[in-house]
Amino acid sequence: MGRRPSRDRSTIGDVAAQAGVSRATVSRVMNGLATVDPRIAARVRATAVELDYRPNQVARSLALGRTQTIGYVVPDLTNPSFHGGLRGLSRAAAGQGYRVLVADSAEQAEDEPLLALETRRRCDAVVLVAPRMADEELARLLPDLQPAVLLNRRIEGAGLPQLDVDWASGIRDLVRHLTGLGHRRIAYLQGPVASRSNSARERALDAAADVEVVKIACGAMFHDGHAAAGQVLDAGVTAVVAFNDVTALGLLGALHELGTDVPGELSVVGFDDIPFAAYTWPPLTTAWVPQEQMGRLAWERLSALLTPTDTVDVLVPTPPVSSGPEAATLGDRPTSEQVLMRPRLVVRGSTGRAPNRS
Amino acid sequence: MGRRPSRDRSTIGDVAAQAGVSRATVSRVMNGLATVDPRIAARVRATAVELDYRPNQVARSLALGRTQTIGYVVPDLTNPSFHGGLRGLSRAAAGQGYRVLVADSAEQAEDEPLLALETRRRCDAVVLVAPRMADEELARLLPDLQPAVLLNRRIEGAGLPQLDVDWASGIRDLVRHLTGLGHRRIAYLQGPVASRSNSARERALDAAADVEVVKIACGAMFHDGHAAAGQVLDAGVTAVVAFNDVTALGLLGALHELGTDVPGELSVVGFDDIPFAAYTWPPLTTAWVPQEQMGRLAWERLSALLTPTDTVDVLVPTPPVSSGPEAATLGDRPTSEQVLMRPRLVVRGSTGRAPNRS
DNA sequence: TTGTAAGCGTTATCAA
DNA sequence: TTGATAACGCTTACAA
Repeated sequence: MGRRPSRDRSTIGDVAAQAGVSRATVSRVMNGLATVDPRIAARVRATAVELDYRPNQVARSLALGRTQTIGYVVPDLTNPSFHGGLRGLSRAAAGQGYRVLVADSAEQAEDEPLLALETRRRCDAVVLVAPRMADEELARLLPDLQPAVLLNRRIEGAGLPQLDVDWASGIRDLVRHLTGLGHRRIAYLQGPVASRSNSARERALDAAADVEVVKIACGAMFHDGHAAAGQVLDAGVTAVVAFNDVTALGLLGALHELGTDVPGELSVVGFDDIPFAAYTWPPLTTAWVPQEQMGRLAWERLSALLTPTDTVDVLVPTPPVSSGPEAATLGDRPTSEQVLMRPRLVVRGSTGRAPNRS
Repeated sequence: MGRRPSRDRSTIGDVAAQAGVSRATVSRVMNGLATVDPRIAARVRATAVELDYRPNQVARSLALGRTQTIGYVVPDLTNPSFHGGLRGLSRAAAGQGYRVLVADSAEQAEDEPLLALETRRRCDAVVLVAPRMADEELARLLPDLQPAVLLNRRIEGAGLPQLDVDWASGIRDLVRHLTGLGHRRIAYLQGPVASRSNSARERALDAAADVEVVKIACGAMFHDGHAAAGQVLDAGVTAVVAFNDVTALGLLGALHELGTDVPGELSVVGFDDIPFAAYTWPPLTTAWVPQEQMGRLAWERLSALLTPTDTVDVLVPTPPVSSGPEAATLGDRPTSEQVLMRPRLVVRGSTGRAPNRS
């Protein structure tokens, strides 16, 4: 009587025996296959309820050859800039009965490859966010991860979809905004040294005209931005481009403590447009990145890879880069395309005209 | 009959054949069992590398009867207050080879039970964070979820570990801090109506002496706090207790926009002590909640439940129940104990003496 | 020390 | 429409 302890749940065999049918029939009923006599189906369903039967997902996965789970591997789930992608991915995947298994390497870049591999072995596919992994390591890893999508980064010759942000475009917009306000000497708070998107930002800054850029070593966390305030003030600049919103807000906090007027004395911009950026004081000028849309897109690519429409997935070389309005599709081979998402400048209160310096 | 996964991974059988041994031996080698001839072991390992063999985790899980995965079910991963628990849980679980599968119900409270069940079926256990689920529904759900741990909430008569926060104690500390500063009429920004921890906070406020409390309907997100600013100013109070840090910061943003001086005209406190809270202007006075420690604790309880009872005493001694300033234990049965974590008042710049009102 | 074989709980093929 | 039965890939008594 009563429910069986969870240690030994009833199996499809129990239901079959109790209902006086075969396991195959129970399976058909549970999966809604129409080829079952309605009266038998009803009886099976009743017994299933009676025995509190739930199909074992692991056994199911083994038999089906798929887990209905996809992995999202991320360096730090705490970072708000990764939330959008996860959200978009989860929502889209849920629509087709897929779950997302989040794996967080807790910023231990060195065990990211292993983490990704392990995650992959439990899932049907993987979305990899690995901003700091070395190119060679990434290239070595990716073949073993497929089907997979690379998010927020791209790499040449890795036959898989890559959804990247046009970091340079975002930086250019921000810098243009600042130069338009008369800023001629600005500081850049560098992200983690190994970060590819930081390199992309720096290259864009190096190419910027009409403005002198002072680079300051920083990081990706609140306290990094906070700690950089002194150097920023010493740099004799009128504006700061922070690696991302988080460091921008850390900096903003420190500037308040030091009594610096933002944007009166110093303008500050971030990158990402995390939700909080709109609620700080002053609200943060930044570059919005369509992460949620990218998460959705990641699912679409994955979904295509998981659906055995055509079996000829030979590794194809990555096509050349081009550009476009919001999203530009590069190349024509669906299994290895690069998509570049362009950020959008969001002007808020943390930027203003450059002060007159005497 | 199951079919081979899309990628033709080599199986244990392939390795066995190629190495000229049985699958059992390969299994033993892969699991580091010492009872294998070193030379054979070496040969097997070489073949495994050669064939690029990786054990199929799903098959392994089925055979072992465990997935080495535990689920973390949260209403909204975007909310920073859930990050600490996840972090503590992941770190602790990783130490014993367990992964955490995060499932986010995206605030759709109505499908939380189903989500939790589905997650549980893919995992060996579950940590449930469900602040808004009705008691009856929760009571109905929990038996089917075991082994499980309830986080940030407790419920009577549910034979499982419950790690809760002493919300009332946190509120009392905050209120005492405010009354100590001369505040006699304060506003409370209510959390989601269904939230149990909101009810706990309200009860503590109702019981507070020396202070009049004006309750204002709000929510749990930035924009909720932001939108409540008007009502707060109309309420004729000198201080505000927000449901959590997120709403407190939303409110702070709005107050800045409206030119209200914090804490000169109005003091503001939050709850949780999310990382942001230290970097706003003014930095937020709040009640720190030891979420990371709670995550670790959740793992310890789960770990005990997952380890066969008879070996627990020998192999994994259950950590002594902590009591005292930080944690107080209610109840005595190890599988159903309630642990209450006490928040700690963190005084920062957002609170000050009540203004003189004439 | 190694191998044989029986599971683990499903699904899918194929014959009845 | 239904039921045997053979997978799925791995682990683990039990034998040898």
